[in-house]
Amino acid sequence: MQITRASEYAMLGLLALSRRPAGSIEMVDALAHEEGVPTSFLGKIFQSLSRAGIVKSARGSGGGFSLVRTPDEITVLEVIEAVEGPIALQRCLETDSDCTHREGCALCGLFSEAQDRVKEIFGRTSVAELTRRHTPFVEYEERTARSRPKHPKTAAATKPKRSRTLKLSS
Amino acid sequence: MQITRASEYAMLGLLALSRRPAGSIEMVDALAHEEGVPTSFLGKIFQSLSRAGIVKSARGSGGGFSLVRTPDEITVLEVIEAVEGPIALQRCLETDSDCTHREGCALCGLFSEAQDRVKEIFGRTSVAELTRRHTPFVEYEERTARSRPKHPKTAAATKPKRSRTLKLSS
DNA sequence: TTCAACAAGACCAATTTGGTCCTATTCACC
DNA sequence: GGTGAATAGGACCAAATTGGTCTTGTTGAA
Ligand code: FES
Ligand code: FES
Repeated sequence: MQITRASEYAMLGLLALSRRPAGSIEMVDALAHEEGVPTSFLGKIFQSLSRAGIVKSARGSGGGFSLVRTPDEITVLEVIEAVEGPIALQRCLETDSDCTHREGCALCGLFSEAQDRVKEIFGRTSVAELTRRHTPFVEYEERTARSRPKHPKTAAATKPKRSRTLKLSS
Repeated sequence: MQITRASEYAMLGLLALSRRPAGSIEMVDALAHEEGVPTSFLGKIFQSLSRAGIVKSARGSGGGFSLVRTPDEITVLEVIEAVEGPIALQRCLETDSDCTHREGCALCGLFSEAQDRVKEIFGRTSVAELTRRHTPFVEYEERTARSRPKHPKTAAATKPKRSRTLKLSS
């Protein structure tokens, strides 16, 4: 009964991408570090988003991902469903449900009510809306770095901080 | 992102138990067959319900389970939480959340909204209310038995139909 | 033409789910 | 009161899902 980590990362990645100028292409690695998410996992997740027509991928050197639509045209619901498949709060609510006793069962009615509410909430919020309220993970890291006595879990994520366009010596 | 089968079976078992006269004791096997659910799995699930104080167990010959409260005092929410633990639509909403970037994150706000709605729906429906709308699985079986050309999946569940009080020859 | 950057996806370990089956306890009956 | 059948309790297990990593193949730039 949980939204998977993949969906969470997908949203964070899109949030990062939405902060860029519209239509700009960005590589997965930068997005991942910006939100403190494992790079290659985010790469795999973005493949799903690409297949769902939410982002567009460009291969080869200088490649990366870019948004197909504007952030306010992307809903949280479709991001989650792109990653996890159609939302079904219970097996009887799946599209190809094989539940044996649909007729007199009172449970599916209740589950379906809850599911509708969830889908309604996720359906009416856009990526753009969340971008407004969201501060990237990396900023939080910087702000708390000095006051924090080396938190072991977040310490590892701090170092790599590279940008794709500028290339330093050696 | 699904309510587990255990919760579903727990509800079905309680629904069956609610159809009995108040306070009566019934064995798991009867409840299980009545709702078409694997017997020993339901047994394990009812242990959780027992620990949560929703049902009371009696061991030994003539034993079984009985409701502690009346069906209208049992909410669907507490049944689900008794079986699966506290509902958390996402890891950051768990009681001992270790999410690193709570502060500026916009996602948890949205997830928490959805979670509240779900808990509200499950919190305001009682077992009694569902019992009214629910017809047991076994009735559906009997009604459709003749018109159905031996459905392999449900065929096995039809036979055992024993009652605990009456004992036949041999 | 070569090389490095990149997406794509095969692969894998750990956890969770969905059960089964054996064991310990209790009661009913003799 | 002893004995055994009936019952809950809980250890155990297989399969699916999750949460990733690593290799491979493609592409553009130098
Ligand atoms: S039909 Fe499956 S839970 Fe209602
Ligand atoms: S803090 Fe974890 S999703 Fe918001």
